[in-house]
Amino acid sequence: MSSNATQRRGIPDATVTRLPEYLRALTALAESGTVRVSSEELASLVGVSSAKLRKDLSHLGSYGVRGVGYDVDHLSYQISLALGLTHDWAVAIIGMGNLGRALAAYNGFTSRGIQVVALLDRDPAVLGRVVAGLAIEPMADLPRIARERGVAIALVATPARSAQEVADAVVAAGIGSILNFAPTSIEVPDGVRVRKVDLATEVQILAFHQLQHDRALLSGLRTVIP
Amino acid sequence: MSSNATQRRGIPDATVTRLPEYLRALTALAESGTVRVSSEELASLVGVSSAKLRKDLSHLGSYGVRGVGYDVDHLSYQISLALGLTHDWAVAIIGMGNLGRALAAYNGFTSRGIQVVALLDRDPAVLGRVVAGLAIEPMADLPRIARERGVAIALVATPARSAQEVADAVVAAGIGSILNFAPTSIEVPDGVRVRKVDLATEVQILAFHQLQHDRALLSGLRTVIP
DNA sequence: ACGCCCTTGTGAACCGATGCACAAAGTCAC
DNA sequence: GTGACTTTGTGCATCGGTTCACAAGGGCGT
Repeated sequence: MSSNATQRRGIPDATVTRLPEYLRALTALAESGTVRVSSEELASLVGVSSAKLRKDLSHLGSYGVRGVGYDVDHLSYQISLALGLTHDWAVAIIGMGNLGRALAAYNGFTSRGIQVVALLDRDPAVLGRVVAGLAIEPMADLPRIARERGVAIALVATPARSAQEVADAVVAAGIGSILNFAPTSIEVPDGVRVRKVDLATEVQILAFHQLQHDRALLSGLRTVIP
Repeated sequence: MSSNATQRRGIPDATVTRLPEYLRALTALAESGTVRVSSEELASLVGVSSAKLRKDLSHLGSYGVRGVGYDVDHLSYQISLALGLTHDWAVAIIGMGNLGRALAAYNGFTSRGIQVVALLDRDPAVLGRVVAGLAIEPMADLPRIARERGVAIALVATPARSAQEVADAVVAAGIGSILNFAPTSIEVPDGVRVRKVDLATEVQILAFHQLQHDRALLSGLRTVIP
């Protein structure tokens, strides 16, 4: 193990959620031919404070040069390394409704470390249909598919009522991480990671803040016109 | 203003993000005919600790009964009230690619306080096409549409390169909140609310945690077999 | 009518994340 | 080779959120 920060046990969660954002911004910079970037520039590009950015990066190691900034390529590589994106992750998408098909066709995945290797659905009527170059396969084949193609992450895009059952099948197939798009929470054993993306929830949170804003305006008026 | 908690200024952000989850669980309970629920039951249903749940609810007021629990309908109503979901919010979806169409067809929205009232795209080739019962309209009409239909929230589902331009148009049309699905961060003036949903980022975060898990297993083996 | 029992609501300690401000460190010009 | 300048990396203070543990409070059985 090296000096002080090469791969310190435990990058804070809040930092981990921001690293992909930094990585994306860096990728865009690299594409535009930029070679070096300061914490100030990169931070404003992703919309965080430069102090936060520097502290985040300090958890991976000391890859900047004082008085100069960061080398775009090198920093990209180090973040990719920390996130484990130097090799591709095989993901399976389960549930081929509107959302599942959109996910299958989403090309933000292919760009960085993520490869969709299987599409599955429970409905026999859609089996064999090809979406984004992959044929839809039956749920019964999940264990074999997971094993043969090294699937580590499953995207669950089923209706709420089947999400738990699908999650159980995913766990039984030995897949260790689930990204749950179904509008329900799922139970998994210890040692299985779950994240949740809920579209309606996001809009509702936004509605709340919009309402607060509207109310603040209104009460502002009231104080002016008593 | 009433006693101590009716509508205290400032429900913590972390609480606001969880309220929609509670609301969904309560709705499911109500549908199954449940009348009363304890903090313990509800908490395990959404996967949080009961203490956190109670503290969250305490920010809205005192709607539980000690020794008994919460009335499902009444609590649902109070959360809806706090979130501003007692009336519907009109949302517009911009960008009718795979994701935009999936969002338009998503029926998790209609259920609770959210109504999709417009679909827009910049591409003249898709204008007029009907998706989920709504015709796709041109971006030029956004100001009129926003005004006439009271759009308060826009869902931006365009490619990254057009997201900023679309966001500017959204702000110019007087829409106060944006849910950004494009894989880029956008700049908006003060007083406009933005939330971001990034699918690739979510998978990358999951990949990181999966990697940590794998590494932990591996080093566990090493300590056993030196 | 009384007291037991159960669950809420919350004060206080704890923990992690954020923001501030500056010393450390390296570059570049001369 | 030296000094001035720039930007990083980080110690410290602060803030918000979570957890713990229990007193307050209401229902229900007797």
